[in-house]
Formats: sequence, C-alpha cells, structure tokens
Amino acid sequence: MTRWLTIEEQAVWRAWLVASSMMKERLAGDLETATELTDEEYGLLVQLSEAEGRRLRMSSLAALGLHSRSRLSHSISRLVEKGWVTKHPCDTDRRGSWAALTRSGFEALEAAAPIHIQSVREHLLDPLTPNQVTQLGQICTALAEHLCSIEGADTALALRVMGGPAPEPAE
Amino acid sequence: MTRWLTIEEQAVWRAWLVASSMMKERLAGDLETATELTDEEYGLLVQLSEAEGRRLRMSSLAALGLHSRSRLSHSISRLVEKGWVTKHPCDTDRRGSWAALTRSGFEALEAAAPIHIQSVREHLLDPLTPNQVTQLGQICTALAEHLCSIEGADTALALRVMGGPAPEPAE
DNA sequence: GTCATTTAGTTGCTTATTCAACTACTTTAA
DNA sequence: TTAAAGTAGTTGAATAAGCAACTAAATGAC
Repeated sequence: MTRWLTIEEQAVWRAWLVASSMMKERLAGDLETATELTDEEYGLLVQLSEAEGRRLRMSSLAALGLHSRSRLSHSISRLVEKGWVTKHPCDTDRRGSWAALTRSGFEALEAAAPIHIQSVREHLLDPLTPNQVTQLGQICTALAEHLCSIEGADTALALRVMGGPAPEPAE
Repeated sequence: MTRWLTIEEQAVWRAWLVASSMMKERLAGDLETATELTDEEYGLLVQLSEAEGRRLRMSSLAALGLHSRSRLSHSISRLVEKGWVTKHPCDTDRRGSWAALTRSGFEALEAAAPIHIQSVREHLLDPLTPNQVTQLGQICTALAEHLCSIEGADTALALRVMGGPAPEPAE
C-alpha cells in the first residue's frame, strides 16, 4: 500500500519543485540575456577555470557535472568552435584528452561572473533571513549527501566543484 | 563593484545547485525506469487530472508548468498519439482548445503515482528531520514567492498546481 | 606475450526543444 | 462595421540532447 503524502508534505514538495525549477530558469535567463554565455556553457567554463592548469580530462568533466559523456562531447565541440576551449591529447593515457580554457574563454567567464553572482544573491540569498540561509545550506547538503550516496558519487567532489561562482582572477 | 560570495554563501549556493539538479534527475529516473511515463508526461497528466473535468485549456496548461506554448503543443501531440490525452475545441472561444485526460491516461497516472510518491519520500522527506522538512517548506515558499513576484506569476496558483503528487482516485 | 575486458571518448541517428513565422479568432476603439 | 491590435494555438526549420554503436588504447588473466 502506498503511503500517501499529507497536505503538509505535499506543500513542501511542491514548494521545492516550484522554487527549484523557477530558480534554474531565472538564473539561466539572467545570464543569457546579460552575457554571451548560456547557463550550460557557464557551468562548463567554471569547472575548467577552477581546475589545475585550467584544464580537465573529459571524463572528469563528465563525472562532475551532470552531463552524459556524449552530451559533453557535443558541448565541448561547440565551445571549441567558439574559441573558448581547446582540446589536446593526454600523453599519459593516449585514449584521453584534455579540455582547456582559452584566454578568451576565461575572459568571457570573467565578464559573466558578476552577473551570475548578482543573480544568486538576488534570487537565492537575499529573499531569505540569515538563519534560513544557514538552514538551507544544511538541508541541501543533507539531500546532496543522500543522493550521492545512492549513486556512489563523491559528495565532497560534487559540492566542491559544481556550478561554482567565480573565476578567480588568478595570477 | 561586484560583491563576491563568501565561502559560506558559496557553499549554500552549491549545495542548492547540486541538490536540486540531482533531485530532479533522480526522481525522473525512478519514474522512468518503473513506469511507462516520463517525468514531463507525468507532470502534464497530473495537471490535467487535478483540473475540473480533468481537462485544461492549452494556455492554462502552459501558464502553470514551465512549458513554452510551442513545447506544450508538441508535447501534447505526443500524448494524444499515445492515447492519454484528447483534444477538442473550445466553444466559447473558437481559437482555443481543451486538452483532456483519457481513461487510459488516468490509468497510467494512477499506476505511476505510488512510484513517484515513494520517490519523493525517499529522496526529499526521509533524509531530513521533521524540523528541516518544515524549514524547507518555508524557505522554498519564500523563494517561490520572490520568483513569482518578479515575473508577475501567481504564487498561489503555482504552488497549488505544479508537479503535484497524486491523482485522486476520485469518484 | 596474447586474448578478453574495461575504460576514454567520439560519431551518427533519432528524438526533443526552441525560435520565428504563421493562421485564425477576439477585442478594442473609431 | 471595420480596421488595428492582441490572444490562442500550431507548424516547420534549426539546434540541442540522448542512445547505441563504434574506435582505440589500457588493463588484467593466463
């Protein structure tokens, strides 16, 4: 027998659903109207920008984000065409290849970051009390841990890298 | 000047990002492996099932969910082909049309609902303490209100209808 | 060493999503 | 009453995503 959701549980679930989908749309919209990057591109470039040497193996990149291998391959090709990423072979494993952020990719990212940060503040942080922000962090961490444990993913890694904020203007 | 995110703020944002995207993926996955409905189809059928007469105008359906008009049109066509939805013209406004849940659509939904509920419990509610569930509800409601107010959408409507849980086995 | 297996990544085909243009009807207002 | 503007919805072409088959290299078993 199915244990139905109570009214309160339904309300929580729906609020989550609405908030998370609207948030995603809104942040993507803000980014795409104010910069030359889409949300997806931004995410990939951020990952690269934060990696050592501003480059990552395709497999690492796929493991981090939520891209399938195939989608990643397609997406990166587009980024290469736009001149924001270059690819070069890996010499310790000749099957592999590196995707590296170019100067111009980095610049595009630098230009987009303030918009994105502003958007996160405005739509996620500012509407909540400081207490709620803390609570939200704890809650989402718990959820992420649960979800990672289920699929054997590494939470620490996921939380460290995904969709991060800013390209360190870096040395 | 950009006001950067603090470490704590970054952590909250990333936890949110990871949790919401993994949640979406996981729930969709659970549904699609255990039922004949995709996540998107489920959402549309739920909306229809909860509407009066189990039917809605295309425009209402578009306004509720996050589908563009065009996407909705395509999606509904597919549902019609599968026999889960029928369309008929609206006689008070001859431009308009109704999308109505069929018997077989309703049955598909009934079969899928327990899976979905179970999934929501397992991945969203159960990993949290009762307190956290309450907090999450308040937080997401606040966020949804903020986001709705920005784009002039009706929060009450969004929270009432979107992505709901169960087809009331109904009279 | 050599054959089977696994892993890295790409490619092509199918399906889905978006965008812009379009038809048809309603509403407004002169 | 008729022209202008707005609204409901669809369609078709272009782009993106997902799936399965594929190449090539590395690993592991014997």
